[in-house]
Amino acid sequence: MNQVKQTKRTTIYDLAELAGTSASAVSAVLSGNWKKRRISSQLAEKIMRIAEEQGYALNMQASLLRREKSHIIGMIVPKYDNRYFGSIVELFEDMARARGLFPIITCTRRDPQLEVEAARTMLSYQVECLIATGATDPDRITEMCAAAGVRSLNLDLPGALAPSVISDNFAGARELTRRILKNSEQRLGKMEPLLFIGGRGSDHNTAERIRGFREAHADLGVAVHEENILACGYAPEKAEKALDERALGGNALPKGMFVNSTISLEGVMRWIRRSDHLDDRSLVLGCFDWDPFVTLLGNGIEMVRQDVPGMLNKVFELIESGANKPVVIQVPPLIPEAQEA
Amino acid sequence: MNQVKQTKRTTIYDLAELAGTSASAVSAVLSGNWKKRRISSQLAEKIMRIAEEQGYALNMQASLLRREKSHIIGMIVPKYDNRYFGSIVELFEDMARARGLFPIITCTRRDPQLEVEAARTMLSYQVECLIATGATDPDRITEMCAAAGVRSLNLDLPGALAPSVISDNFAGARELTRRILKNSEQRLGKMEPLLFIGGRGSDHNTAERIRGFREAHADLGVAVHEENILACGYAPEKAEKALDERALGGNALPKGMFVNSTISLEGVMRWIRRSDHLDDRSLVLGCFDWDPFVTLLGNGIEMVRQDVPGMLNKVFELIESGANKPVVIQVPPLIPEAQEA
DNA sequence: CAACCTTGCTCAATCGATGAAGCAAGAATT
DNA sequence: AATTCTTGCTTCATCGATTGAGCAAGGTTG
Repeated sequence: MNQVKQTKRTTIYDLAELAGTSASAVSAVLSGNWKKRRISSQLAEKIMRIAEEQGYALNMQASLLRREKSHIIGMIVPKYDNRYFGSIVELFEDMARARGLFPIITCTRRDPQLEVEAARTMLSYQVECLIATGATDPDRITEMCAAAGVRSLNLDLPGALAPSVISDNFAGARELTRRILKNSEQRLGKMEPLLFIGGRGSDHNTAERIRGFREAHADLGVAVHEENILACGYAPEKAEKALDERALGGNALPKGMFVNSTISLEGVMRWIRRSDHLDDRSLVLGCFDWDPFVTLLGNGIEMVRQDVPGMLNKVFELIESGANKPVVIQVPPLIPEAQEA
Repeated sequence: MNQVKQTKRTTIYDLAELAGTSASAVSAVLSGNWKKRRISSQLAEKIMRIAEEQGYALNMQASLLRREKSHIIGMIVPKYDNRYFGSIVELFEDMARARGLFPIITCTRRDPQLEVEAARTMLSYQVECLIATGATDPDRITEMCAAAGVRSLNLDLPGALAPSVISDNFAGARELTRRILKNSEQRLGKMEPLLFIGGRGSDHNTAERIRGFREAHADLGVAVHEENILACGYAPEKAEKALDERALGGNALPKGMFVNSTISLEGVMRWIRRSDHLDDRSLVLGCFDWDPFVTLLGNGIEMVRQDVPGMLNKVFELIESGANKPVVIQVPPLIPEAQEA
């Protein structure tokens, strides 16, 4: 009926007794350096067989306590609700494992308090390196890590105290804006200033994208008014609300929009649907981030796809080089050809 | 005396020396049970002040080695590339933390080998409980956990050896199919058998959904031919390829499709675009899974949204109740009203 | 045949935190 | 005055794996 409750887990001492040898020999065999420890292959095989039979699993806590390196690498990430962060996390895990590291990831929901707690917890787990992805206060995290003698890196959003790998937001936004303006000219016959919507005015990426947005307008000789910049936050509801408010403002909404993330695009699309513009071919959109279904939305929405493999390659290069200086490495994003539906 | 050596991390022994007391007192104070250990509040305050000054961080490995409970809860998850798994992971982390547990999540890419390795690693980290989400071989994982005396649960896909929390795939698929057939009747004037595409014929969810798919056809008196069931796998390319092959088969493709995941829907939509059916209003689609942009795709695609909070509530109920019997708990999915574009 | 390797192992200290047991000094009770 | 109780600490074993040091047995060399 009832399962026999296994009170204690198998340890190397149990295996040693079963094999009629010492814990030391078992450890040497199971950690793979039995040749260096001059254990005979007979004994090694016997130990490995018994370990297998007993379903032995290493106690990492004990192992890590003794060793000097934990081989644990931590990452904090704001959300899992879009393709950008999803692919960062998936590829990060993969690349970490390929390098013999154990990745620990935690989601901090863009909450500064949670970020700090998560960082503290990761330090307790003896991470060797902590990647702060899209952190609201990356420098705080770098300071905490530094105090514990742990390396840290920033990804997606830069910090002033540790190396940062980010997209080239300025160039990406400039090109995206240029494309939206061109599309707008093609569809409406003339170029009109676009609306910038989404993101936080206080974050570096949004600021740089706004700079690129302005620059592209200037390049093409189009003036942008200040009220066309709505850095209203990332959540879909915020974009929706910002558009509502802007629409109430009196003067007509621009026909073209630069949307600062797929998450904000969700809100924008909801607003568009509500206001019966969904099939309005004169609406010209672009989005700084990529999602497979957006391609299929049929409005010929331009997208910028951030180069996640490129960014993570840089991250691991930095880790392996041991660099600690607060450089900012900008990785050019990819801008696929938008396909007209 | 003061911190100059950044090579070693501060331990309770360092703090003890600085405070002129014992490591034991430091441990008692910092672990919060100094009242039970009868430490004076004067000494407690002093120790806490010094710990703060030194930026002390607990060594979790040492702490966990000594304690009997790790408070670590593990989850393996197949992918991060869709909203369903994304929200599972995000909410799981949240609920785990709310219960004082430390969540560790790892992505196994639907790879049985990786699943086993991930499970072994999690056991090494002394997880108290392991949630196998959408595992290809859940029973293998349950066996590994049982051998280590660790609890395990299945989520999304059921196993025979541990409690499982899954969607009511049969009922969800039946209702989804019914809706697609009704839409099909409305748009085409008649009901024709649908195409089922995506998923693995070998997995329980796909099998149950196919059963619901057939049942709904039977309910409405529509016959489905075997060749209308294409359980071609989850990847977008597989769905795309399966449609290509099916289209080459000679007889015309059905106008209505039941797509078994958003990931498969990506492939289906790509195929539709390629074959110039994108604006074909006679195409009637439904998808077992939810994505915000799919709502906006404009084909009036019906969706089933799996009840992630409901499922995770059940998961934590099971954990807290200590149940170990291999029951299967089916959580009804939500079927929002599809909005016609 | 003594000195010296080599092989194949074991012993014991160690990592840092924890907590049961114990101890010294003062307070309270008999 | 002798005993017991209380307070506020310290001591030490422990968790499981790792690893430098060491040891015994057999082989090789001078």
